[in-house]
Amino acid sequence: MAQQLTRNQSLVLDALTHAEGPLSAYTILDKLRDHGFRAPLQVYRALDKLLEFGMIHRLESMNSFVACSHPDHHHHDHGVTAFAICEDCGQVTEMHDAGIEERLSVLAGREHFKTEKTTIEIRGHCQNCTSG
Amino acid sequence: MAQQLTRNQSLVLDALTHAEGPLSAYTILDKLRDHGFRAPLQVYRALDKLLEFGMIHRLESMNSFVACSHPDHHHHDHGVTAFAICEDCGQVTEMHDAGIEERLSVLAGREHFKTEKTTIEIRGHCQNCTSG
DNA sequence: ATCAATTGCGTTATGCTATAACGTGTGGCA
DNA sequence: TGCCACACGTTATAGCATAACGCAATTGAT
Repeated sequence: MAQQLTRNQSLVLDALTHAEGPLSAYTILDKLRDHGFRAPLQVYRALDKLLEFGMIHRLESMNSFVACSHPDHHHHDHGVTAFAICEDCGQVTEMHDAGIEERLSVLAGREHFKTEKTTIEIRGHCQNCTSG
Repeated sequence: MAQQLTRNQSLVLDALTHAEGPLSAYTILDKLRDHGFRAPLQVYRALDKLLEFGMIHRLESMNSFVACSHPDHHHHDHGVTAFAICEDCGQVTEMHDAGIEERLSVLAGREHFKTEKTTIEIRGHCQNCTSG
């Protein structure tokens, strides 16, 4: 069941998995130069596939990428994802909530809008950075 | 009460108000060349102010901007905004829903996360483009 | 009135993000 | 064997955003 990844895809996924927070494509490129990466497209192509497989997420509000925090059940098993992004430490928390999905579904339905992909990103400050 | 805009800010706001859909900063620049605009910063500086005034919104998922559809009550009077973005015709619908705000508030609270700004963008197909 | 602080403006240069377009190599398979 | 699909590598280019500089106009306190 687990998707068989190519070498480039594995390298990019590893970089994201081991990172503290989200990484931009060019940051990934720099991290992988020692492994033979030389051009942005090598990263973007791998990212596209990993997104397709549901193994990583793209954070639209900061043009960067994170490994999915539910590595067990890939493939878009989980519905809408909301991200809490700390502007101080960069930490990203992945959240799921049926209530939100329900409300979004109602909103879209009211407009007769056919949803393909939903982005929810909350910018703010995480517990650690607030308590200090 | 209405914010007094500078010439550049007015021009940018007009461009967005009269546009069919969202515009990128560089598209705005091109539209305003006849009015003396020559550099991206002229656009970005105006956009920053208009965002600050709550007169326009930034669509993170497409790096572009739209005029707020509630021009009456500026200044962030309305809470969280969700955008339905049609991938066929580019039309953007602005939506508000207390239920979503409530759920997001609960989610954030559960993580002890202090929310500064929330982005909700739904990509898909609008009624017109679906029915055809 | 004047000085200082703020704000907007214009320009040049630069950096970051993403994709187009081309060709190569490999593995599966009729 | 010939075809197809796919991943890959490379070069070039397009699209998005900001840094850093200096000037001009405004405000507002003294």
